[in-house]
Amino acid sequence: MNTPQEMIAQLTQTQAGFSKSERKVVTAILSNPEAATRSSIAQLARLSTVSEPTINRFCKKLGASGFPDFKMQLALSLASDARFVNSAVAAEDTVDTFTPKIFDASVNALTRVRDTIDTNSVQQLVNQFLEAKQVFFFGLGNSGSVASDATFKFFRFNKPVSAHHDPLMQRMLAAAGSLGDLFIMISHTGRTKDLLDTAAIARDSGATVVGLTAPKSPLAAACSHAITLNVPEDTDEYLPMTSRLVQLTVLDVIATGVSLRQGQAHIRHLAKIKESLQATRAQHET
Amino acid sequence: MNTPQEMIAQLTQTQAGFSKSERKVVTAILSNPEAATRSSIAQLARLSTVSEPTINRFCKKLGASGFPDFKMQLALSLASDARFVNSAVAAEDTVDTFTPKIFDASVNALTRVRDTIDTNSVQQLVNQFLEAKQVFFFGLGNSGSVASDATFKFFRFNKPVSAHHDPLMQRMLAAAGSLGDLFIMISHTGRTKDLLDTAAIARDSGATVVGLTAPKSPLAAACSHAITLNVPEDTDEYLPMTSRLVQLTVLDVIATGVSLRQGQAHIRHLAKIKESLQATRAQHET
DNA sequence: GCCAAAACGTAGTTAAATTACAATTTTAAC
DNA sequence: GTTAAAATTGTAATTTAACTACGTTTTGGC
Repeated sequence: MNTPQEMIAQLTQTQAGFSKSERKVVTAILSNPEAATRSSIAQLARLSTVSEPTINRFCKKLGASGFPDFKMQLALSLASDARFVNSAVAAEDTVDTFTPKIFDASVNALTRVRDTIDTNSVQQLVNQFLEAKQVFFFGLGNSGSVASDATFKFFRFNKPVSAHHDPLMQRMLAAAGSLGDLFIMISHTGRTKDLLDTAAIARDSGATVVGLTAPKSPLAAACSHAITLNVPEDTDEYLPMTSRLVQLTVLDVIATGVSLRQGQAHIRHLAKIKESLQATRAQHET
Repeated sequence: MNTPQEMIAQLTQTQAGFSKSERKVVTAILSNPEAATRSSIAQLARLSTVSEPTINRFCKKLGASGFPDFKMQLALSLASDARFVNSAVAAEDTVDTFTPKIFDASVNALTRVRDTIDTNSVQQLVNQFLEAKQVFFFGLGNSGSVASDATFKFFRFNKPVSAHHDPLMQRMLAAAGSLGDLFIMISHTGRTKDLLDTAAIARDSGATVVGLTAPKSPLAAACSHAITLNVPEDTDEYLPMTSRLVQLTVLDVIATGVSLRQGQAHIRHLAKIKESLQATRAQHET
């Protein structure tokens, strides 16, 4: 129930370990997995030119209790992958067709990272945040907005936090850093030169530098430690989309981690902040 | 395939239209829907104290081709709802448990809006953007970062765009507005007084004012037209999370719509912008 | 080329689902 | 309140699907 059975993955990925007729079955299923979930064992047997028991044995081999169970698991795994497939926006798209595609691309990116993120890194950053005397969020371009957003979240923890978009300002702050300072560097590509320089300078000055960036990127290497984000390629080649959503969500996760560690007293603090906004609101609905 | 059959919704929502024994079936299924997907028609009949054909008829009534198909659809609809349920972060949560919860909350918000957003409003905003001489993105607090992010996206369309976080600045710009100016107001609650005032001022000055906000909110009413976002309650009471992700994604949708309308020539323009970033990048992986 | 082990298929069995039809209940008209 | 028509439900038979046991074929090692 909690571990989603990736039946379709077993079919596409595992090339080894299958016998001749089992491969025939795999081919038949993959030719139209959707249809496979609706066909009987006899139909599938005919389509694969194998016998029914072969299908049945195949199902059990893959961890299902039998053919119906296999169909079920296949359907479930297709459902979760379904929208994954053709979410690239095409020139022929209309509002009604490209709108869900964009949303789905975002959803895919989030689920992907959800399933691949290293929670140890997350925990580590939570600890580092709690230990830090002062926290800086650095980002350039799109990631700059993410950095700003982060301050709106993290200022709530009674700790000096700030975001900076100017490379020169970043560089100076990095040089002025010292033990107890935490620099959080946000970059989708992890290859922005300015940020790489800044990261090196900050580390030299004795501060802790954490990257929110791509795996195996120069930035990830330049940091004390990194939370690497396995974001799928942006579907639209020219307009960056999903990466910043993922970054924001990861920052939410960090904030939640910090919040949980602060305990009950802190909740009251948050409540006070929330109340302070009441005065800015119009009272009634129209 | 494209329309997800919400079997479970039919069971929970439709109270009318069911006969006595059909209600018994509903109750039996809802007592443990998970188990229902794995049981045979005989088992379910015994559990519901009705006959097997009653179950079968019930399935067909709900649009399934028979009992197995019904089980399938039920399982699929459960799968999509599964993570929806208990994604509230609790004090006992550890990194490993609350991390997926946060991601799931974001995913839920996005899918919810994907399924409820009014694409006509989207289309309308796309048109308004294309017609506008000048575009302003206004937001306060968290929505301010969203506004900033928007400029990083929309400046690419060769049109003057800017974001503003300062209420006074917003007010002045609104007053200075004229026909051909487009103001996009971003606010989760749609009740921020400053923004409401600004919206009224901008409309008085003849500009078009579009809200990205909650349905039936004062802001939605104050605007020329609004894209209303049906965002689920933030799971964490004190840290705003999902709303801005949704806002960002909607802006992505708008940008995509604009991009598609600009056609081929514009793609080259985008490519040029992308190339301009090359020089800021470190060349090789580490 | 022979033997053992694995892979596969045939045929029979069991179980599940569906259909046809009869019994019951409900509804509404008088 | 009675009755007939319509609907709901159940019983029993039928059909279909899935599984098992066992025999045959294929494969690989010697």
